[in-house]
Amino acid sequence: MEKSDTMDQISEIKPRAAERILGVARKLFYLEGIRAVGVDEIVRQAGVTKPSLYRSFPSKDELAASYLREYEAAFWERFDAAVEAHPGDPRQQVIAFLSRVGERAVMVGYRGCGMTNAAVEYPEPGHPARLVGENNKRELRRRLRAMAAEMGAADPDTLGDGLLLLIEGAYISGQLFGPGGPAAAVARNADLLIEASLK
Amino acid sequence: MEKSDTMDQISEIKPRAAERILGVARKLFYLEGIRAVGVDEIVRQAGVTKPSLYRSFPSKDELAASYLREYEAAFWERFDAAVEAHPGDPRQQVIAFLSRVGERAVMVGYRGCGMTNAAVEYPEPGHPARLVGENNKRELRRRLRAMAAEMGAADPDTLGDGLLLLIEGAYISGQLFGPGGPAAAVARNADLLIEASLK
DNA sequence: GACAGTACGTACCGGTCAGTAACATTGTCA
DNA sequence: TGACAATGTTACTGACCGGTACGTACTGTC
Repeated sequence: MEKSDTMDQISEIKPRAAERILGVARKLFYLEGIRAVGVDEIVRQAGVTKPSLYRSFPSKDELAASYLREYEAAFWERFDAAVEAHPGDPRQQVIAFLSRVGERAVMVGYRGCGMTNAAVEYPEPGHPARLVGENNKRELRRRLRAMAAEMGAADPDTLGDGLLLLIEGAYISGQLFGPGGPAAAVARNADLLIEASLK
Repeated sequence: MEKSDTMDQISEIKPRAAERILGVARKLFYLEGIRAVGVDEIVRQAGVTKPSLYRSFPSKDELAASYLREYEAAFWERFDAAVEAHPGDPRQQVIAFLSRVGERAVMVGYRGCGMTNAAVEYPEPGHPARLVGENNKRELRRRLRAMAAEMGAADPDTLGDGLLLLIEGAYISGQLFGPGGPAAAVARNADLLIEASLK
């Protein structure tokens, strides 16, 4: 990622400082919460200074939004991996995805979905951090409903929404209960729900 | 609630200031989040002064915990009302409770479960605000599993946990999507899940 | 070697955070 | 009237908040 020789790549010429800042922000924002972490702590751990942060990010809120956009990209990678593992079989796609969610959600130190958490922290409509989560959840809902229809559910919208509720419940329960929590049962319950929802 | 004549009631001699403070704290903490609200704003809206707050509550964290204990009491009132409305019929008890959750969760300005939100805001183990939520969820899980067993579920623990996931999902989705969100389908999905889980 | 542009640091801003000390005032009951 | 508890008033602390004006060191180009 050196500063390319012929300047042929338009964007993504992130200087080192910005990358370090975003890396530290990702870790701290996810683990401790966005409001709980000050920019001073971020720049300290990143080994840079505050002006460096504000040269790359217009505000703390936008830094949080950047973190969440990265988070969302990683989310869709995991989701698509489950989809591609079971081509043409939406039921197995959903179960595969939820199995992994359930596994991760009962690991020690699990902190739920970064986007969900951010929306809880910032209820104010239009907040840049909140918007990332809202858009992600809306798209996820759309896809789950589509997959439910593909499965042949009697009421695809209801099933898709039910699956979304289970997923969000796993995110939250995972960080509330820790190991041994109800999130471990998310895939099993999703399977039961799907079974009961087919025509 | 006058200052009783013979001083026969030990506790609950809350002076007016503390009540007003707690009332404002409940509103602001729930709607905007605990970290987002400063003690100055609370005392301002309560029409009292900061020393009055700190005479009744040892810290902001403890004020938040007090708000959550009140919140939890109201929660169990709603839960028990659903239980008492359908004596001996745990399935209808659960559905009744979730129907009300689903209704509330799609109202404008809905902000989810105060205890869940607080746990998201304070991931640090042992935080007084977090403890209230953790205990509440643990007890709720216990009761849901017991009700699932009473229903005659093939795997009561799985069904109880599934119901808990749906509930938490409704809390979160309610504040993420607002009206028209997936939380409206929580009771329907719970009913399907129960149906699929009976022996 | 002069220059330009970039990447970064030093030092600081006003404001707000939770929390407190010291003292004055009010209301209530005996 | 006197005692006491509840509350208000004022002013303050030190730490931290997000954010910025300004100076400097490095790098490549001609």
